[in-house]
Amino acid sequence: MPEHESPIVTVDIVLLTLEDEQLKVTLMERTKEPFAGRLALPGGYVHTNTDQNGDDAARRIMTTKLGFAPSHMEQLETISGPTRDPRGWSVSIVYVALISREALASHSAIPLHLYPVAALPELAFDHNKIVRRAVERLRSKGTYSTLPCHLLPARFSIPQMHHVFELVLGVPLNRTSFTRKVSEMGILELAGKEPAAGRGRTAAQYRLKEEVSFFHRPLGDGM
Amino acid sequence: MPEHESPIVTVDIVLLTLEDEQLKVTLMERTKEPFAGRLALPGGYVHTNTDQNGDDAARRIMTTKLGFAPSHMEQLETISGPTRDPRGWSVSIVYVALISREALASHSAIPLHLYPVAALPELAFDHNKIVRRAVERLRSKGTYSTLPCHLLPARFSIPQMHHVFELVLGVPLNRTSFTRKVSEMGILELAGKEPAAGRGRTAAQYRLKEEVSFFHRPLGDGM
DNA sequence: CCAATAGTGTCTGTTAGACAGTATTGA
DNA sequence: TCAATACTGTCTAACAGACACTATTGG
Repeated sequence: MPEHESPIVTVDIVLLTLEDEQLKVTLMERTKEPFAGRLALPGGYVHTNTDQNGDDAARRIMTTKLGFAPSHMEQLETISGPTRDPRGWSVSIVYVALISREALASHSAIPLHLYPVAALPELAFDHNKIVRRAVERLRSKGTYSTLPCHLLPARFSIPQMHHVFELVLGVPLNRTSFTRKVSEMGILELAGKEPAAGRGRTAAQYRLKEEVSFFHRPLGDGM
Repeated sequence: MPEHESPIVTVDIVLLTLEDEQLKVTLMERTKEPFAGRLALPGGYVHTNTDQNGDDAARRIMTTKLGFAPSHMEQLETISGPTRDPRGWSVSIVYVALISREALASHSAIPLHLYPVAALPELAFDHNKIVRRAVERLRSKGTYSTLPCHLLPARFSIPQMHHVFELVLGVPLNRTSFTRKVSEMGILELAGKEPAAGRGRTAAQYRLKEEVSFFHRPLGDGM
């Protein structure tokens, strides 16, 4: 009865991490047409014979292509249209995944290629636009949630967290206010001590409380 | 090459409005299997021969099933899985649309059925869950954006806006602070005067400035 | 002891909440 | 003139920003 073909359905993953004080995204060189030889987001078809849902497909693709499942992953948006993929009318369910550079290095069996999101070459499909939107979302959520914490290792100090928020939001954040707010808000729990850092006093280590991942008021915006 | 069938791809629309001091959702009785006779969100297949993208499909479905395109519509999320639709592995791109009760009454050619979101019967597919998520999103965005304004007519007063935000967020909001913040924030522009209301002083009428639809800081949360 | 970084106390300016006052409308 | 609603001024409490001071570490 439907007078139309079924669309192609794929999942694409924007895996972000911090390296050299920059947000970077994981890209892979395409080995097949279309866009063979071009850099692209890791992605693949939804497998209706095995995947239980989109999240499941995203995890499978991460594991297959990157060698691990990320600590944090959430759906960004779904992009679709007749011309974005030369193979036909396509639907791409896009996920944003965040991971610390350390976890990425230790978990991944496959050597990954990271590119600064601020200076990307021309990517396959509409992947430049997708990366831009993912970064916008991260920045936007960074003003009222703990999302950027997933760019840090599981255990981290408040100064590290402060630094990551400044990098992600791209504005300086008042150190005193940040520390006070984060401490009083009860979103962190102590996780041992003594990381034996370099110079100066060693910072207390914390871990995100599982239940809480959102602030009541923004952290960014001139703080 | 893909060892899997293509999924079914549909669009579902959560059209919300305010009536009798309550958030209500537009539902339609299904005429066909599966779930014939059950209430469901308006929705339909993506038409790959005509639709230019998901938004376009959503607009087409709105126009066909409800008789008009909504003033505000945004993508909520995409839900998928092998069992949510008995016809097979399905992908549903969900949109949230907001409209004022007045605009709904005047624009819609088709008589619509509104149901309070707080007390829904058992709906077809996973539509109860979808409505719940749409309402969560509206509430959440209501704390830091002007999204709930789209439940008002294009021209509205600050007291009306205050009332809508209280209804959506479910908490009392300080009247003085709300008025002051909204006024000083420069998100509204005067739109004539004299609506000739009932009792008491008549309120000034405003319209949302097009460019700005987000606040820098939340409106809700104990304001 | 010194430099460097972490954490805290306190002052100040800004902003939200409370509340009372003024303004404008219909009855 | 009165009741009802819209708006505004002002006081106060809470909180963010600035900054200095203490604490802890390595050299």
